[in-house]
Amino acid sequence: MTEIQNNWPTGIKRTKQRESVLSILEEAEKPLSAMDICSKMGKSGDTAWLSTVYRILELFLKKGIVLKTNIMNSDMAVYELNRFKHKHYAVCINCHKILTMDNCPMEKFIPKLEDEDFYVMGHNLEIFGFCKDCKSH
Amino acid sequence: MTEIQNNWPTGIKRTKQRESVLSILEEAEKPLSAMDICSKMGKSGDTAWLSTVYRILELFLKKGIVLKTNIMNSDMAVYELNRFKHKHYAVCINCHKILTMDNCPMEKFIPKLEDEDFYVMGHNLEIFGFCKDCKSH
DNA sequence: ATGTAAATGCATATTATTCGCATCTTGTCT
DNA sequence: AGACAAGATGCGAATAATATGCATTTACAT
Repeated sequence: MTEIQNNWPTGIKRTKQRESVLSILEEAEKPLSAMDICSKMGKSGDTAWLSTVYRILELFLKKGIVLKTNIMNSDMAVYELNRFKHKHYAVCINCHKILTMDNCPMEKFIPKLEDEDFYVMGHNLEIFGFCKDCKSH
Repeated sequence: MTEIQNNWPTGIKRTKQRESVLSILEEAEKPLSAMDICSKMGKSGDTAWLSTVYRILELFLKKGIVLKTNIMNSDMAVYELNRFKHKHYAVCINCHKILTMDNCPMEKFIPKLEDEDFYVMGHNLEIFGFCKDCKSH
């Protein structure tokens, strides 16, 4: 029995599919697309229709449980658990490898914005370029 | 005769449609979607098929003339002229108003990343929250 | 245990974006 | 200037991600 199953978010009906999506996101080390999640579910025995996964992700998004991003403006959104700590990614233009950045350059910047008539709820930052392996073309 | 028409980018065949897309982007104060551009073309007399606009934007993107972004993970990409100076946006969650940020918090941060086996080509930063008018719900 | 509101399975719709191909333009070479 | 080749556009149709509708099933409060 995982921690998730003990701390089920309040106000959300508990179903096999939702538990499964949540634990897949828990274990993921990088953001996953709806289809990624769907196929991972297939492997672990539980299955869910793709549209159901979308509906679950939409719910989780509204509840603030997951974050949705469009990495490198690809045509597919990816989702990750909202761990309530900053995490940003550096994406390699060539091999699409995703590196995680540990510190956030925004921390000192955001408060300044607050003075300027904008109440900041969050931000996305994406760095793109070439990773170590792809540096030399 | 506008400045654009005098400084046409090299290596790109000059057509009515391309000139039109470029001057619409020149005059735009915020990023535009392909459809936005298409309808603006209709108004100014020139017209172009939507697929043509997409093809033009794709070309401009490859040539580094425009930047493509997905604001607030909407399902529609928006394009803006690459003015070769940093510009980031703060997007209001409620009314989707877009505020332009003049300074970039990344400037001091990026060189640090360079040391860490990643060659940075560029970045996207998006701040979301509530603007002045929407602050009080 | 039962009833009800809500979730899922499944198929089908929607929407942004891309592709194919015939026709038309642009820029080049003479 | 005229003609040609490379490439651009018009237009329609294809693709792919995501959303929706509805009948059936499930979770949970009573």
